[in-house]
Amino acid sequence: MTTGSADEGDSVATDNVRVTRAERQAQTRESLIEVAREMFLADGYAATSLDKVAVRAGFSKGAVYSNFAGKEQLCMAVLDSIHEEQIHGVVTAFTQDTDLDGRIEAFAAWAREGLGQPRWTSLEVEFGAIARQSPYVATELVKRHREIRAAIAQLVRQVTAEAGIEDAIDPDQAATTLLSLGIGLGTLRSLDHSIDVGVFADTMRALLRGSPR
Amino acid sequence: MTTGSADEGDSVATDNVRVTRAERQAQTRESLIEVAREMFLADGYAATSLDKVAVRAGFSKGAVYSNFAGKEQLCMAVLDSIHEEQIHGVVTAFTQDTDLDGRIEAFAAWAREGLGQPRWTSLEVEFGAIARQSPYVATELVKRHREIRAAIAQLVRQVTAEAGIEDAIDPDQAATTLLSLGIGLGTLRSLDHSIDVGVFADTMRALLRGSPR
DNA sequence: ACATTTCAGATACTAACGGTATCTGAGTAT
DNA sequence: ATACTCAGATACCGTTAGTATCTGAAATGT
Repeated sequence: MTTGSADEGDSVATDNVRVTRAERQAQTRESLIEVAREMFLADGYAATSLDKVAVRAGFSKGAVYSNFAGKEQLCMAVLDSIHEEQIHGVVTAFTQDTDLDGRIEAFAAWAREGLGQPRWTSLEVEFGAIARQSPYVATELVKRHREIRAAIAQLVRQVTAEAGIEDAIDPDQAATTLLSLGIGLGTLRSLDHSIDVGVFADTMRALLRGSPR
Repeated sequence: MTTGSADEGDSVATDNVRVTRAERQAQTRESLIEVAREMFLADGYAATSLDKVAVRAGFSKGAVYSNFAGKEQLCMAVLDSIHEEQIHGVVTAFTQDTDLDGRIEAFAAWAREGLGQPRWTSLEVEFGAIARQSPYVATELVKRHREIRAAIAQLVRQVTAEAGIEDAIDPDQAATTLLSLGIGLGTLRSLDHSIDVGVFADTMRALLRGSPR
């Protein structure tokens, strides 16, 4: 705004300790996301207040509203940061080994870890319930879920192709099944620690190879 | 109700408009559950205020707290009323027909209906997120989930036995898989109506018979 | 160099919520 | 008839997300 005259010049070459305003704000934003992530995962969405997040990050609530449109947008940023790690985990699990069994085993190990402490699923799903009230959450969440499903389907396609089992199952259906199963297992597991997560890898095996067990 | 002395006698035979206090309260309680059920399903747990529930049922908030210990207990009563119908639906789906394929088809139809408008799953799962903060919700929900899993496992056992496929799969694992899949599919479906619910019945078929499709 | 503008973050406030304390009056028992 | 009980109403409290306003240091113009 107000870019009236030719001021682009230079004059900004001082890259010492004095960080620019944008950099400071980016730092603040990251701090807030980091703290919010911890608190959302620990206590859930509803039970985490913006005020406490801000104070624990060393700011006031004003900082939150100056960096995010509201609680929903903050949580969406948190979920994005989580998804990034999650996707990285799955991809490395499936690229570490070239053998199908090895890949499934690596995936099973990842699932055991990811679903074993499933605060993440719980948050994801509690937040998802807000979509009924918030068009923003609805559209953004749908967008992300479709991306994730597409990624899983692609992974299934690739794995089955490399393993030579072309006609195993429709990759899109497999993706829906796996994602649903992951969400459901994580949800159950967050309530009842005695739930057996092994069925996840078993189902994946069944889908990829044709027969459960 | 304070059955201290020998009043059982008769004296209460006037079954006219004059209802006892306990009956009126029971009516109030049912009204509240009914209205709360509609509103919880329509808007979700967090977005439904006790005040609005009470007013829409023709009472004030005091009526709620005089019939339930709090919002959590009201929602638990709502969930129980939903579970009752849900279980009835599954059982009839599986007892209507004696043929395995017919049973699975009936179940698939039920699932299509139940998960097609999955506000229920969404509520279930949003409410489940509260368990982290509330020991009451945690224990009560775990209790119910275990009952449901046991019922599903029993159903699987029965169906596989009658169909003569004894060694298909561990019924308990199948129950966990099916319940998880149902929860996950319902959750996804509540956000994204384009999700294909058919994979639910497909997976059930696969689990019961051994091969997906 | 100094004056002016900008805006990240702090502060002060509001409305709505779940929950508690208290009150009231019709129903019950004596 | 009188006293008691208790389902439900009313009034209140603490906390929350969100809004409006303010402030002071960084950015900019001359």
